[in-house]
Amino acid sequence: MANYWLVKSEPSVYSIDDLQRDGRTHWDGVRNYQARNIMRDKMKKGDLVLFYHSNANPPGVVGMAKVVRTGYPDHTARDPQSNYYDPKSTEEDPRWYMVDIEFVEKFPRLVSLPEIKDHPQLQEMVLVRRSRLSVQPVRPHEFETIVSLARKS
DNA sequence: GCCAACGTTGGC
DNA sequence: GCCAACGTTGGC
Repeated sequence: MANYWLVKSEPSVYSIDDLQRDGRTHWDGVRNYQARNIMRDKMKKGDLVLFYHSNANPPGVVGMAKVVRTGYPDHTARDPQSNYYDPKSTEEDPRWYMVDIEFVEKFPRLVSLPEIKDHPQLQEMVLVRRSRLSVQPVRPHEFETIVSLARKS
């Protein structure tokens, strides 16, 4: 049974169009323990991921991706040149993890945060309840609701 | 650019 | 282990 997730990215840093162009990417740079635990322990190959644009106008869900590699050490934590460098990360104890995701689709329509907040079926979403987590679980009915909103013209 | 929410750090 | 200070996220 596949799980569902939502990942956030600022489109000025890495957008759904970047993912479409690249086809596949490492989801690096996550420096929050709860998000790390999800990537290290919970995300499985084939899990579907909603791709969310934060700090955007308007913010919202813009597409879908798929997990193609389970958690492994985030090498950017050990690269002093990287913005995501963390001197406390070592080879024995990498501290930070990432997964690889693959582009699935860009939705024909953005499902905006206000729309999500107004939708009766989506009130319990982590996105609504606790806005700051950048990798978060999504319930199956929430996933389906958002995808159907995204395909509705 | 402001600022609320909330996560992390570090002194004690 | 508490908690104040500080840093970051992300909506607006």
